[in-house]
Amino acid sequence: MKRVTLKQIAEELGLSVMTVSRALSNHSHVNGETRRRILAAANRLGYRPNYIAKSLVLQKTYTIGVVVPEITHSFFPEVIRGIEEVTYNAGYQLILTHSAENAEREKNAISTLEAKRVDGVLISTVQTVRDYSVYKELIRLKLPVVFFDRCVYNIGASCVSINDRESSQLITQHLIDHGYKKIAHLKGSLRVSISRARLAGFKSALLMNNLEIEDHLIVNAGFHEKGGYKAMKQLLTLPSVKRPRAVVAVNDPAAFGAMEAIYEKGLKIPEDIAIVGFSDDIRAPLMPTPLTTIRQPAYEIGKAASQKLIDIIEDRNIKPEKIVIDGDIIIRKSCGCR
Amino acid sequence: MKRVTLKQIAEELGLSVMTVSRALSNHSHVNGETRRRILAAANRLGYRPNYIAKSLVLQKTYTIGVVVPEITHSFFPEVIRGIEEVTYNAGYQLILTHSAENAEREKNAISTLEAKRVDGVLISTVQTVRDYSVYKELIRLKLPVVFFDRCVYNIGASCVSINDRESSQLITQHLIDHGYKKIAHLKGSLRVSISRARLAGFKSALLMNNLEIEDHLIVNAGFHEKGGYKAMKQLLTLPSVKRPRAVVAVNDPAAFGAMEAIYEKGLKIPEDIAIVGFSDDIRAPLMPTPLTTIRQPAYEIGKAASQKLIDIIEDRNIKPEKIVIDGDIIIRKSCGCR
DNA sequence: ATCAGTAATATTAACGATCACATTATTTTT
DNA sequence: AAAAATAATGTGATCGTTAATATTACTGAT
Repeated sequence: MKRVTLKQIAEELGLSVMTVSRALSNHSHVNGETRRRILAAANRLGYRPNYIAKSLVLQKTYTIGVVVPEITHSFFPEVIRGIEEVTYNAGYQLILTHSAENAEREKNAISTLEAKRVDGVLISTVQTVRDYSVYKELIRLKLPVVFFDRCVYNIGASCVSINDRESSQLITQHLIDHGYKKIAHLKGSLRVSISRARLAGFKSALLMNNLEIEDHLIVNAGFHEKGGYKAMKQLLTLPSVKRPRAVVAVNDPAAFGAMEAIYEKGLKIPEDIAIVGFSDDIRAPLMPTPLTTIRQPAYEIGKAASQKLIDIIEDRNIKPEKIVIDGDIIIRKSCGCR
Repeated sequence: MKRVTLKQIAEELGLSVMTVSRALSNHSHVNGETRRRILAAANRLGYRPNYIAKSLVLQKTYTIGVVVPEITHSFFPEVIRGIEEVTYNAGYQLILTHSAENAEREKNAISTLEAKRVDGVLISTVQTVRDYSVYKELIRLKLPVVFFDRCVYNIGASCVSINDRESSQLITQHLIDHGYKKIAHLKGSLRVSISRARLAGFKSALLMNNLEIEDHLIVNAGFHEKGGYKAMKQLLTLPSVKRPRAVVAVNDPAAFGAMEAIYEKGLKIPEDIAIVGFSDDIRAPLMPTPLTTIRQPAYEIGKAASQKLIDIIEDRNIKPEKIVIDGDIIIRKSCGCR
């Protein structure tokens, strides 16, 4: 039960604690023979270093806190894998916390991470953030912070996200290239930056092509199938001349919901209505009409965010920057291709 | 940068460190007015407790180590969500490590967790474990350990897994009830306990129904689509009288691969060959013929494992036990059901 | 033989908190 | 009024490690 300490090894060998410490952490100024004896004793007694004590004196934990709003959705696990890959190689551990999209819980998580004296924090915020004081406090304490995917700008932290605006513009342009003129957008909550960016990209694609932006074709869907279904249902109540011929959904689940509404109405995809999503959900290629979408390179986001964080922690590249990862357009059939 | 400590608050107010400590951790024997002053000062100075120091003196970190072989696959994220739910409510944090199915990396992860003095460890082992000494060492140190999904038995640790044998028997029985007599099994690596259990369940269902176990109908597929595809291809080279009329795959990906091989041969599912999987992959309901499978209640596994671990840590229910969670059979069409 | 220089090891303090016990002040009991 | 109990606060040691500095022992140069 009681763990072996340096002190015990020292007493066993009639040495001082310091010599044992030096020997085990490979410092110089230790006699070769003494070092051998110490290593042997450490091994024999089953010594395990105590990083808690080490952290206390060195003021460094080699631990990074991660705050995600969701774990189940396939995007975040993939990001975490990217984070893990980089941090593992740099010798850091991960404390994973899950806010469950709950601001209160996120706040708790962050203050626990602070109390555990993590060397840095990676955050993807909850959807309903209103109060930035928690994040600002971290910055004030000079605790390195990097946001990913769901960012908070202009508070002095770095942020890694995908190029939502450009990607959204790109995929909308793709529909326009197919000749569609009446295009609807199923938007997410505008409290979340990605929703705003995707909406902006959608609008700018229309503008660039001198197409009219019709407000009644921009409807709220949220991020889930149910919302997409409802939003599409609403669009389908329009008289058929006013109805959109193509739809840009804020993400794939919303698109799936919309597709269901379209089928229910007895319409065909893409013949009657074309649709594109965003996120390349694992189900996207398996839909009756496979969904054209934007793949978010989650693994790369995780890698970039954790790399930036470690750079800050190790004092290499401390100035806040906005890192943008390009999304890939994945062409399938729902847009009208092939 | 320099964080505020109890000592600073104490000096500020002309009190001793101990009084401040007591006031902030809600102990008795502190004057109401004094407590108020201390709280105010702590707040004003931006005091954040240092759990590292606390952990050192209390010999307790309120941290649990989790070792998973994979993060991307939807099963583990779901388990982690279950773990997180329980540990969050019990006031513990999670250090997540990822072995990437690599025994060396798993070993490193475990010894780092040990060094960080986690209060307990949850492990799902790598596929190729040969050396149990790492786990045995944990037990010897009396560090609470609970295995989940991929277990190591008979070394004195608890284990939470799904009832693989019974579930496999159940789903095989389901095929037998459809009247199939020639049933094949695509098995996984027998080094992994779940493969052995599923094979055993398959065999015992046949035995219970006096059906012959034909060795050439039990083929190696591994856990991925490619292996399933190859294995099925091999079965399909049999002359059609010797060919199986139904297939029990070790998991869903293997079943997907097999389904592809069946379609390629121009055969129909379930009319020509029925097939069932195991794991209820997110893609299972979306296949051209939706796949009948066993749902593994990942969230429940996570909850049960972490609950057991916390019980051990808090000395409530320390004796090792084998906890079995029932899998649910999810009936779709690939088995021949309507 | 003396001095400087280096190698090997020891000592002390510190990291930030808590525990057990000691002290002082205040209230209650008899 | 003295003794006992209780409340409020303080002291010193401790958790396991490392940094900085001190001591001791040995080597080689003059």
